[in-house]
Amino acid sequence: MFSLLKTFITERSEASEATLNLICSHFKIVKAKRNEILVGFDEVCNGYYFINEGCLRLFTYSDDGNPITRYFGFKGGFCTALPSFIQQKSAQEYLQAIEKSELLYINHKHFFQLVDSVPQFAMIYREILEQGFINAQKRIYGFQGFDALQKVRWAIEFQPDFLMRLSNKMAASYLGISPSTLSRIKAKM
Amino acid sequence: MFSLLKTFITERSEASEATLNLICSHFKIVKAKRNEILVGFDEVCNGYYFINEGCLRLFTYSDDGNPITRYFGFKGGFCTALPSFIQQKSAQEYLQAIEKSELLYINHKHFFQLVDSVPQFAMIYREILEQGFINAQKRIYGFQGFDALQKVRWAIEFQPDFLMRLSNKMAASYLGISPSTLSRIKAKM
DNA sequence: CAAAAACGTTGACCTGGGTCAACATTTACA
DNA sequence: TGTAAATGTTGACCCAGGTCAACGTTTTTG
Repeated sequence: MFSLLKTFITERSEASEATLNLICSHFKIVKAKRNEILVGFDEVCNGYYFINEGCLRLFTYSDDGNPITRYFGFKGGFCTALPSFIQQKSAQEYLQAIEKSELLYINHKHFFQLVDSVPQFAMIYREILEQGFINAQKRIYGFQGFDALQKVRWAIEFQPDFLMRLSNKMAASYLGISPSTLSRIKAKM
Repeated sequence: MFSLLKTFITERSEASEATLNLICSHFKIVKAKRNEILVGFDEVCNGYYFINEGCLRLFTYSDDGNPITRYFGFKGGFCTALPSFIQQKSAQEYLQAIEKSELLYINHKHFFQLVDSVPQFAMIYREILEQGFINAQKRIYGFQGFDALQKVRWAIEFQPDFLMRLSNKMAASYLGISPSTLSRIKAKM
């Protein structure tokens, strides 16, 4: 039940088995159906999810009604509506399971108790933030500077799974191009 | 010399005067000329800058040679090529003073010594990362979903200074539109 | 397992905003 | 403070990629 989570932690910090168990004791299993919304647009996100199985995404809609995806979370990683979770304000985005998923959930209070009391967990949180920031900056540079073809090449190079694993529609909403354009580009490769 | 920095810290944590002085003792004054490059594209960024006076920007060039700005740092804030600073890899971007500036500089080693030994400073770093992450996510959503006019409106609403304070060219490279388009939009407002 | 709904593919068409160029204006620093 | 360099403005033109629609294919679920 906690083996993937323990792997995640030990890859990023030096935690004893006792510390691992202390951390894991605050998580509980949550099952989600395909397409289930875990956090709605006007809700406050109250927990952090670790993905044992399945796939989550964070998305919203632009003014003209097109979905915009900012993140996909895959098996073995953490995923939440982090701005809402940090600020405890309404999310202004959706957290959704896009497949039948098995998740480990920790609520806001326990999460920050762990951050404040377990140095290894503070380090995990720091690394999540650092990596999240670094990825976001890359995306900002990439998406201003790339045309549609370059975006697809970038996806193939740095996110090998996700063009294979996800629908064209999902991938397009992440890349900031239309599904038609993605389809046309794939046909030419 | 350290008054702005002390304000920044006390607004974000509970630090005694002694702690403030300990933190400040690791910073030294650096002067930068207008347009001076502080970190080059292939350099590793070795320090963090606090802006006492002036203005910094982080930018790179797209394949077709257009500048792309990902961040402006103004008086009273921190600014560095953070991905490079964290990973100690080449920056793949430029950190530049766009005005004659007075900066406070702390090197990588001292910075992380403070993070590891002064809880108030660890909290400052955590808040910088959290806020950086939140801003980046907003930008990702905004820049996928907005047309040129919406981007300008967004800038006026959330970054009131920066359309006034900076050249059109700079602002346009941040908004991901051409200077011509920005000029045309401003003319119609 | 069949009907319906969702998704993918492709052609025709259109437009937001980019590029280029010429000129006006502002800014920088010798 | 004068002049060269940088920036801003505006018109003309163009094209990457969006939209829409029609149709084929795959997926979902009663």
